[in-house]
Amino acid sequence: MTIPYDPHSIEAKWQQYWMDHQTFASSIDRQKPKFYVLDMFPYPSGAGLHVGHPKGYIATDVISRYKRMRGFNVLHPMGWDAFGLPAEQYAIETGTHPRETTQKNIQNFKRQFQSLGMDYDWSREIDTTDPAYVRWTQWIFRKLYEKGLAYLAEVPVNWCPALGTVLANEEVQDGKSERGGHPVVRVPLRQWMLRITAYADRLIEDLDVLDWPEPIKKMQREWVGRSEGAQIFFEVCGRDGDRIEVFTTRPDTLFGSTYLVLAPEHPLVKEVTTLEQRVAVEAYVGEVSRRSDRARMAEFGKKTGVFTGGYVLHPVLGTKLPIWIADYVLATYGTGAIMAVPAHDTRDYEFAKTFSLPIIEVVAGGETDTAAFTGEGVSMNSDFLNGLATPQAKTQMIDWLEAHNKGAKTVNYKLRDWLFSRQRYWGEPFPVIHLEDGTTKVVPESDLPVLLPELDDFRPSGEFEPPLARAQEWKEVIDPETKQRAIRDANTMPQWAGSCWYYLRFCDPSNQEAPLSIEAERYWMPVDLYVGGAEHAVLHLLYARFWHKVLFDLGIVHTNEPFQKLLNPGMILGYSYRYYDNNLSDDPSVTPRICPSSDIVFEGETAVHKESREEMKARWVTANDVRWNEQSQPIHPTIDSIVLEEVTEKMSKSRGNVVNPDDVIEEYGTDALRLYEMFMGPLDKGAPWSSESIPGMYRFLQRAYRLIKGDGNEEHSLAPLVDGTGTTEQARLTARTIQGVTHDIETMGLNTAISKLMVFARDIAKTDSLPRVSAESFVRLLAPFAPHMAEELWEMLGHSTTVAWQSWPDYDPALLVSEEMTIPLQVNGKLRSKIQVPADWTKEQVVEQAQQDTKLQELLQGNAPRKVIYVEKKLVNFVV
RNA sequence: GCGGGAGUGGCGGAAUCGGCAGACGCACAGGACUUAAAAUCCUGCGCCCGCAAGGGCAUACGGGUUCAAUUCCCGUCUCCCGCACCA
Repeated sequence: MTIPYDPHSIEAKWQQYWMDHQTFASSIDRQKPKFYVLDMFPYPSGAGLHVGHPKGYIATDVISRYKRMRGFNVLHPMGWDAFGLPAEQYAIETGTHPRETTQKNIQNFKRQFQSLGMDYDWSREIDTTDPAYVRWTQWIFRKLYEKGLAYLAEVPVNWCPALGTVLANEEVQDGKSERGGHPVVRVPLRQWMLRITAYADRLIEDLDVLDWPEPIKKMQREWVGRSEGAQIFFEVCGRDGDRIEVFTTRPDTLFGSTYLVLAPEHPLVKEVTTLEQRVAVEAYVGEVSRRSDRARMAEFGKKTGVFTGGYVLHPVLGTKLPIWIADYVLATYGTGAIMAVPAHDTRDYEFAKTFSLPIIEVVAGGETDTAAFTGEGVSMNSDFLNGLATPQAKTQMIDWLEAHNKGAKTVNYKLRDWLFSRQRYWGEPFPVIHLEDGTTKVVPESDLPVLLPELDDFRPSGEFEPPLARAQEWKEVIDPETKQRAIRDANTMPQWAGSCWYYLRFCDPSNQEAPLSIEAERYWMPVDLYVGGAEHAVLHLLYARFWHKVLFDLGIVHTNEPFQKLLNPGMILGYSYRYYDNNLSDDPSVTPRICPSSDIVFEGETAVHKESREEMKARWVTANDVRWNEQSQPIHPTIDSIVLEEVTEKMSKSRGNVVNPDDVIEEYGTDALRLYEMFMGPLDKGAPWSSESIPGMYRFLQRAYRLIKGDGNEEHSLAPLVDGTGTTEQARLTARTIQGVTHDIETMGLNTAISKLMVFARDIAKTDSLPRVSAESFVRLLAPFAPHMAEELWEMLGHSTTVAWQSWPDYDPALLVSEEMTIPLQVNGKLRSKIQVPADWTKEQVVEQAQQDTKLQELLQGNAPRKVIYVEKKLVNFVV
């Protein structure tokens, strides 16, 4: 009997060792190449980590440990994006100060990270709510303000009356708040905006040099949405000097323009509306402003609008074109007005059909009787453009417009300026005061940070006023320069602010003089590998790039991009179990009628019973409560006849499909958990979690343990080792494993790297001895994946220093070349036999040998093959 | 609707400069050890026919190119993700 592998004592021992010896502390070392590997900044939520979260963190840990062993000076830090709404909501519900909740959650997260055996340099831990950090976030805001990139403007925001706060776009889903599902309305408020649009072109162009997943780059390009075209001016009939400017990407179709459309909010709507049309126009504008986004979405594609009674003059032809208003034209894009070319724009076409407006074909190539033709072609019915291909026609038209002062070439972006203020408590205050005379000033550098006032009540006041506005003493100040009375800006920054530059702070986390030193920045930046969820594709990653470029222009950073390589780990999914009932209002007093999913059909989004047509609501059964019948079908906890529907989806509390890593570690240890998460499949692909697979990882670890420890049961026993490399067979196996594992880590194939380690452990155990070189190579290869086990085995092998700083094993490439090769023999492409031949045989020798094969002779029956195909060292195929 | 990605055993997955499909792991079955169980170890394990030897069929579906296709081309279906009146 061997002493079984006990993960708990081993893991506790080495985690303690790493902490005591500060094994992973990093500092600038110019003798070594640096490698900065970073995980996306976690928000320390109250729920803690579930097994889905660590996937990316474990991957960076493997890479970080690997790179260290390859001689890199590794920076692998961790910190907390700790401002945010949940702590504030909790404060409102319970009165607990968000700082308290946040600290508690951070402690829990940190404990979980440590129990995962991460090699973070904890001396660099940062927390965005720490005044020492807030100070520099505000300092950067000052820079933005000084550069004219931060400004106040009145813009419509998402106001949630039930929560009493403004919400970010990403916190609103289908017109309801993400938290609680309360209605959200749009109201205009004076807000801080950041001029991200000034960087639009650079945000697109600089993507080219980044090693990021192509889909993410594409999403960013589309989000910025650059489009080139022209502005064209249309004189309004009967109103001297008034002109309507439209934006179009197809100036070549100007001759096909048959009417103009303004957004209902366009400033000239009132001016161009005639007396007769006023009632209709006002009714329409009113209706549109009341219509929620949700309602608009439901009616997608349906065109509504009203004629204003006004006309413009066609800039070339001088003919009269009617002006309409319609909500398919957006006030916030371009000029809020379009020239409609129904023959060549799908939306205009639908609108023209709905309101019987004329359609004139001006680009040949489509069937404009049945649909708009939006492709390129040759211009027709277009005066001086006739016969020109679309690109030439565009240039020609722009030249004409510019020459006649009726338009100009322009570029437009979908990207809007970034709404940067929130009416909340738990965020960075703006370092801004508003003076009595109406001017706005930033707080001088020497007075930073501006800290949050202490409040007892974190509730918003209800009427758009941020909670900070109630802190009288805090709010009222005297401007030291002018001695005027002033009030502090009561808004706070959104959560994104802290995560826009945290990766810089990690380079130099306790600097009191600057956000970070030039020296640290020049050494560590840029981030070499950045790992985090694709859900941040356009938000965090765009915001951080924007700030980084501003800091680049200020000379604070020396690269124009912060994150060189980006990787998105796929999501780990959970199984949830569903049935339906008719208790739509969740009334606890009624006894609902329940049914399995198989009785449900969908009418649009609504689930209804397939016979009674009654509307039903989905119910979820926690995985623990699910029972299994004899046919291995999941069934309802109390009702046998209800077979549950198994759904794989994102882990979440409400679905009852969350697996806590603490439980897995308790049962099998961290190394098994780490191995499983990496072994599940390719890093960037999602896969359902299956706890049943973890014992397999545990068994592998146990085999590895026994391999080194041998059969002795004393505490310090060691398998009998043979000095040196052992037999050729053993040396080959070892070399092949080193080569394979190294290659797989380099290409991020961590799942196949692990399988190669398993093959090694299996095959080396079949040989009758264990060479020291094989044992020590294996332990080092294992170290990035199962660091605790590797440390323990390394110690067993007689070493007194950590394996984390050992060099990565090497091998002799000559060992990879074998003396023999197996050649499959095919007849008509089908595998029929195999032969074993010396590796250096020529085609003739191999084919000759192949024809001697009895199996093959049987099949060929003496007939000469029509053709013989030999693939160098791969196979022989006889075509008959 | 548009754009992107993906469909391989009971399950997670491996193999793509076209060249032995199913590495590795889970589950399952049989065996060894044990008084017994657990643990551990060994063996088997795509489907169909066959006692076996062997053969046939198989990488979502239907075609095509090729000596050879999971891999390349055309079409269809399904799932996931992103965008959604951006002129």
